[in-house]
Amino acid sequence: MTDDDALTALSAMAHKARLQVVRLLVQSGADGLNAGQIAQALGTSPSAMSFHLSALRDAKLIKSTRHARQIVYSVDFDAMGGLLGYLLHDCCGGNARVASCC
Amino acid sequence: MTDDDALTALSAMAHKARLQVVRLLVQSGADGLNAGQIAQALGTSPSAMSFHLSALRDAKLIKSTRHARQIVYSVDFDAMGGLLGYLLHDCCGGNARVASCC
DNA sequence: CCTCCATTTCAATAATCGTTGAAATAATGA
DNA sequence: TCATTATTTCAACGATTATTGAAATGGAGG
Repeated sequence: MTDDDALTALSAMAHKARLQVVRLLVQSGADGLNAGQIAQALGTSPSAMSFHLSALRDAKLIKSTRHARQIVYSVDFDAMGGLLGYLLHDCCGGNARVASCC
Repeated sequence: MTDDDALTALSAMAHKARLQVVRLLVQSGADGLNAGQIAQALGTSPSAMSFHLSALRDAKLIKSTRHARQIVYSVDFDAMGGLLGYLLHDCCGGNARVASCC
């Protein structure tokens, strides 16, 4: 993961609605949820949600697959781990006090 | 750590210069560096750096103490660990694949 | 007290991001 | 093909964030 990748991922996470999306998708695991379900669950308009989902997908934190008419989103757990690993190792030098959170 | 705290911290980290500041301060450990040294090391104007340092301090990721005329900044390692802990546990439900980064 | 140095604050501007609602695309089934 | 549903895209606007340079603050020493 490059610095730019990390910055894109951090920016993507740095928004209330998008953080909620991640939580929701983590809960729903590998099955994921489609765009409409996500928008409804979080009380956001489809259009606004599409914008946020694109941000998270551009950051590679979530992935999408079309299932008939709907587009199903799910968390990329490895990418999420990659971000945490970057923060801990590349950014905080693996500092023991930082690592003690895990 | 509340959701708002996490969002503030993520926003603070989501900027190239501020990520560099964190790296620099992690390297300099408990001693820290003063504002001028940080600005010079990263090739930023004192005024711009002050803006970024304030963002990081408001997010409680770094702390500052005045030493005579200079203001010394250092990383709050516990806060940094708190952010990672939040991301892993509150946001990613402690998912094993996410946690495997640490 | 005056000057110097380090840093912050401020106002103005530029750039980026987020929201809205309407229109476009894509897939399904009658 | 046509109507329907799901989602995205687009343009416009408003809001937030970043940068710049000048002015203000706070502390040290002569």
